[in-house]
Order: sequence, then C-alpha cells, then structure tokens
Amino acid sequence: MCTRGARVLQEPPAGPPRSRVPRISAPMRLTRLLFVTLRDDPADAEVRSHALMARTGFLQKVAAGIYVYGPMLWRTLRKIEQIVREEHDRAGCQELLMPALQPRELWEESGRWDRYVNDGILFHLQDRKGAELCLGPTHEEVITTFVKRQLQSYKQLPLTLYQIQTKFRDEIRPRFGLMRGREFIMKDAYSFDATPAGMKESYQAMRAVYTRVFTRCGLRFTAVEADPGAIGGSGSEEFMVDADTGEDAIAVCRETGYAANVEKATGVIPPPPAAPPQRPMHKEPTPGARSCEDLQRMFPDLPIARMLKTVLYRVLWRDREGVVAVMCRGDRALNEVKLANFLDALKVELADEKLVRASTGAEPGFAGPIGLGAGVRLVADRSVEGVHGFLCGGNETDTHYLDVWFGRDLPQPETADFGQVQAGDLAPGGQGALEITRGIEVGHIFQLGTKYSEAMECRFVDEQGRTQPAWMGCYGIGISRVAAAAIEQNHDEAGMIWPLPIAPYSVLIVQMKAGDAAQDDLAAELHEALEGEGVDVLWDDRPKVSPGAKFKDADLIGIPLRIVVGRDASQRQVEWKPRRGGSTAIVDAEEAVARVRAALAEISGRPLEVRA
RNA sequence: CGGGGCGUGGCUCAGCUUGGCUAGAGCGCUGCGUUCGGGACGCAGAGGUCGAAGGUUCAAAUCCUUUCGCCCCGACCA
Repeated sequence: MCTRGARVLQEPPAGPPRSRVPRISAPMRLTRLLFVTLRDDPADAEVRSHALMARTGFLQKVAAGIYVYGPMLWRTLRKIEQIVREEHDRAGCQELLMPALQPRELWEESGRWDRYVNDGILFHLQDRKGAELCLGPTHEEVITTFVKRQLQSYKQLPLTLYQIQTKFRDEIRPRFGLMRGREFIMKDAYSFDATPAGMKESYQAMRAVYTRVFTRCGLRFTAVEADPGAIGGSGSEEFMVDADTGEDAIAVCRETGYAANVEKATGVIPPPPAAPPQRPMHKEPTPGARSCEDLQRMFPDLPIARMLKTVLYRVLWRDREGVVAVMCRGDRALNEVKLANFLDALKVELADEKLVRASTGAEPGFAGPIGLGAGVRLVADRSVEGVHGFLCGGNETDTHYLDVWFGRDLPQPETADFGQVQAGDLAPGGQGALEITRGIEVGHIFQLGTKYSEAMECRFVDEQGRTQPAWMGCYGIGISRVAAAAIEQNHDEAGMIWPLPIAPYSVLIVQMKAGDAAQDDLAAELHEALEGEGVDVLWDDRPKVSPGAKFKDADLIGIPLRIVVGRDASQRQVEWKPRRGGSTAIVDAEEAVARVRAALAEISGRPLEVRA
C-alpha cells in the first residue's frame, strides 16, 4: 500500500504527560499536516465563514449540505464540545448517546412521522425487511422511551440527559456551509421533572448553562424570547450570536433589556393620527392603485396610517383549509408566525391571485373588509385600533372606500397582535425604543410540558401515589453552527480570527526561514516550551515558503496568538503579534512564552459575567 | 416545489451565440537555479472521459433530447 514509504509520525514528547488539562494533541508542525490554502474563494460559498473555511481545508463539501470537517475544524469542534460537556456536567446533567437510526413506530407514537415526512425534512429509508427507519433530526421520541422504561417514582426526578451527536435534516434548502447543513453536529438535552415548577427550574438551570457555554466560547451573544414553533410548549428562548449576516432578525431594547426574535417580538407602536371630521363613507375610483404607495400618490393628504390594508391568506389546519383576511395599518407589516399561532394553523401562506379573485371578486390589490366572499374569515391586527375615517379596499377592481369608520360602517373585526415590530417601536411597557439587529441561532431552549410524555406515556408515581406524566424540557446547541457563527462574528479582510477558547491552536509560531540554524533552534525551543506547558501550539516550519505567503496563511487560519521567529532569532528576539488588533512587539523568547501564559490564564480565570 | 443560473486540469475562470487546427489562461503542483519580513522570479514539466447518456453531422466543449449534480431567490425550517 505504501508506495511512498511509511511516514513516521511525529514522535510523542518524552516523559510523563505534562498537563492535566485536557488538550487536543496531534502533530503540530505544519510540515506534518495536510495543509493547503486556496487563493480564491470557492464559487459556491456565499458567506465569509463558508468561503474562509473552504479555502483553508477546514471544510470540504461532499454533497449539498454535507461536509468533511477537516482536522483544523475538528479541533475547534472538539473544543466547543469540551466546553459544552464541562458546563453540562457541572450542572449535573448526564451524557449518553442515542442512535442516529430510529424506527418509524416511535415517531408514530408521538404523531410526528407524517408531519416530518410531509414537510420533507426527514431522511427516511427501509431496511431489508421493509421496516421503515429515519435518520434522527432530533431525539424526543428516543429519550422519552429510554426514560419511561426506567422511570417509576418522583424520587428519580429531576433528571437531565444530553448527548452530542450528528443530526440529519433534509433541509429544503441547505446553505451557507456549516450554518445550515443537512448533516450537522448538535448537543441536545432533555429534562424530566415531577411538576411544572420543577420544569421551570430545570429550564432556568439550563439557561444558565447556555450563558456560561457561549460566554466561555468567547462569543458575543443575545438571549431572546422565541416562538416555540412546531415542537410546542409554553416558553422558549433562543441564543443568538450577534452577527450582521445572521438569518434571524431580533428586536432588542438597550434601555429595558427586552430582546425577542421578531417572529415573537411585540411592542408599543406609534399611535394613529387623530380622527378627521366625520364624513359619510363613499366609494372612490382608484385605477391601478394596488399598493399603499400608489394610493399615497393618489391621495397625498391622507396619512398612510389612515389606510388599512387587507391581506388574504390561505390557511392550512390539520384537517381543513380556509381563507382568512387580515387588516393592518398601512405603515405596518404583518407577522405570519403570530397569525398562524392565533389561528392555531399548521401554516399560513399569502393567497395567490386566483384565490384573491375568488375571495374578493376583484383583482389583487383591492381587497377590503366590506363585501368579502362568504367563508372568508376577517380579523384585524391591533394596529387598526383607534384608526378612524380610513381608506380600505373596495373588493371591486380599481375601487377603494374612503372615510370608513369601524362601528359606523362596519363592526371592528376580531382584533389581536399580528404585527411585525419595527425599529423605533417602544419595548413592551412603553419605555425604550426597539432596535432590529441580526443574529445566528446557536442555541434554543424549550419548556415542552407533557406533550411527549403524555403521547408516549412517560409517567411516574408522585408523592400522593398518583400516576403523572413527566414535565419535560428540551435544549439544543448547534455545535457545528457555533464554529461557523464564531467566524461570521470574528473575521476581517485577511481571514478568520478565532476566539482563543475555541481556536484550533492557541499559538502559531511562524518561522521565517526554515534551515537557518538560529531560527531552527529558537523555534524548536519555543515549540517545546509551549508544548510542555500544555499549550496547543502550531509551528509553521515549512521550508521554501516565502514570508509573505506564511503571513497570508497565518492571517487566513486566524490562530489568535502569533510568535514570529525571524532575523533576530540569534538574539533570542521574536515578534509578538496577536491576530486581532495588529499591535506588534519585539520581545525576547521568554517574554513571548509569558505572554501566551497570561493570555490563556485570562480566559480560564476570567469570572463569567452572567448576562440576563 | 416555483423562478433563475452554472457544470471545461486541484482552485478561479475563458472558449459555446456563429460546430472545424493539438482545448486555453491565471493560481496551485513537480524539478533545477536565483530569491527570502506581507501570497518572489527564471527555465523545464506533470495534470483535462469539457458532469453523464443518447441524437444530429464528414466533424460536437459548442447544436438537439434526456438525465444527474451544484448555486442563487422564494416557499420551508426543534
């Protein structure tokens, strides 16, 4: 097999293990690693984290949304996992490992098989007997089964179990490299309690774990209120890594500390303009005016907040579908997640033109509350409250009504909050303005309640001798997504900038000229010294690579601490250059080692600020 | 699933509209030499079923059909 002769692995350092701190050891000379960098971004990389990882061999695509995690990335992923493990174990959680393959029967029990298959996100297959299996996208069914076969008494509760495992979801559109893959690494945890109050306590404990985990990873993040979505349950929060390229928009208020995913966010919206003098409702021809912008041109004196739009939705429930018309102030936008929740629907989607014509008798753009087709349910966003003498669609092509009053011309429809918050709205309570920022969801925690424990009969006997379903919570961290988010948040023109706690290596020794005796000796000495202290150190010992290329590569892979061994090596002088910040200093070799020690001591000794 | 785009050495791409020399460039890679603190230079090389199948033609990377894969927008998304 070995046509090129066996390569001897780098011999392990002599003597006993030098550190009790768990550390990821591997060959640390660049000449011993498979290390290739590309000058150009790959054509299919859309975001920086993906492009940079693909250019450096961190990540290689095998199929859409399916990747090889290269050795460098794997080191980072293991460090993230390590932090996750330590914080979960410290909080009293137990690690286990569940199967990736799961039988259909379990998913029938919870009632999720059809839904997940119809949504198309479940990878499923048949074994040779024809039995159906899926590759687990999540593990509520398995964990609930695992626990129920052992759970008998309240004395066994509370209990939190977790695993770190590859998850499979046939995402309709995988994208952005590690950010949204079809196969990805996730930590999922599940708590079991005897009471709702216990569930909330477990949830709060896990919230603290998450805060510690992301803080220790060196990330800037925000915990936000979230919509629990299809998984169900009463309360949930997402942990968002702050990044402009994030897929999620979040509403935050610096003053009050309020933070919520815009899917869920609510606030106090600017009041509508004062009521105009009463005039009778009348029809007005509005040829071609399909949008509020068109109408503003036609009626320049009418404030947009006195135009009420009526938006038609096709709504799907489990057993039926229907059409719902939703009214909303002209200067506001609707929030389909809130709407679906209010209607208890599986899904809402904008009605197509055909459905609009059938429901209103008019071309799209002229829908209104008066004279809607039979069977169309009418509701209104709370932004319509207090709007008087408004304009609305006439349900007749090229026609709108003007000077319409709720109560006089038609009853005000059932009104609730279906609105999307906007920058400048006040936080709930009316203090402090909301800003809209973006984030990458790296963690999500849920209070599940008894949804799965009831469906799957995960019960125990309480103190009074009664049989009760367990109160559950579930908690996820996208391990591989954390790595991508770290780079989305921390990079510059030249490349990645890893936060020290999760960097593949903590220190990079860049040797300018391999073969120069003084440099060879000093670089080796530094490498030995750092290695001996248990520091993850990488040594760029490549010969025949120009200094420029070495610096470019160093910037690209973003090892946070850098020591350059160059022309002053014979004087034991090296250049100290952190990846971020750019300030460099000429120091002697001992000082460089001391600075590494200090930087590492700072992250391990830094008190964890707990952000609410 | 709807709309759009792309598949040509390891990477980024040209060539295709209007079929025709031996299929090109830059980067990367190998060897030799000169360089050596921000992707150096010279010389000599290696490396390609032009995504796949079928068809049209004297002749197909190029035209036609089918198919597979990938990317973007949307819908979707514990």
